[in-house]
Amino acid sequence: MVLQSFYFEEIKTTLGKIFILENKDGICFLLPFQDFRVNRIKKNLNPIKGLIYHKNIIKNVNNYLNGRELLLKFPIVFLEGTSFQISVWKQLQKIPFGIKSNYSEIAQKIHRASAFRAVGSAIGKNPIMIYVPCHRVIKKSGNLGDYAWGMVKKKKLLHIESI
DNA sequence: CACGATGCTTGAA
DNA sequence: TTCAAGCATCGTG
Repeated sequence: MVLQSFYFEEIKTTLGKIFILENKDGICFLLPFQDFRVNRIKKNLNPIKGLIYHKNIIKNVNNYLNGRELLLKFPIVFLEGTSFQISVWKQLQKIPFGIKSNYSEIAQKIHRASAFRAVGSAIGKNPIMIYVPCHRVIKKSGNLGDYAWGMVKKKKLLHIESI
C-alpha cells in the first residue's frame, strides 16, 4: 500500500482552536485542539501544514459557528474505530440540522437497541466534530447529557441550531 | 484469555 | 435523586 500524505491546519474559532486533518479522500479528523488525539495524530501521521484538498472547510466551519451558513458536505474518512463505533458515527451523520436525537434512538437505528450505553461511549470518540453531529444527541429525559469536549461547546452548538 | 473499570444512558425505585 | 442493569472497549494480570 502506498504511503499517503496527510495535511493539517489549526484554526481559531469562536469554539476555540480546532485541529483539522485531511488527505485526498476527505476529512479525517476535526477536533478541539486540546483533544488527546491531536498530538498522537501529528506524531504518527506526520502531516504537512496547510490543507490542499478541502481548503474551504475552514471558511465553512467559521461561517457555521457564526450562524451565517449551513454545514457543507465534505467527504469523511474514518481512519480508526471499531465497526460498532463507525456504524454509530455514520448514523449520526443522518441527523438533520436543527434536529435532536437521543442515545437509545441511535442504538435502535443501528439495530442494537439495548446498546444505548455503548452508543454513548462510541459517540464520545467521535473523530470529526460538527460534521458528525454528536452534539445533536442528548438524553432521552431532555437533559443535555454529557460531551467529551465540555458542555460549554455542546451548548454553543445546540444554540446555533436552535435546539 | 478473563476480569474489573469506565463512559456523552436508561428506566425503575 | 439514587441505583442497578446493560454494552462495547480498554487496561491489567
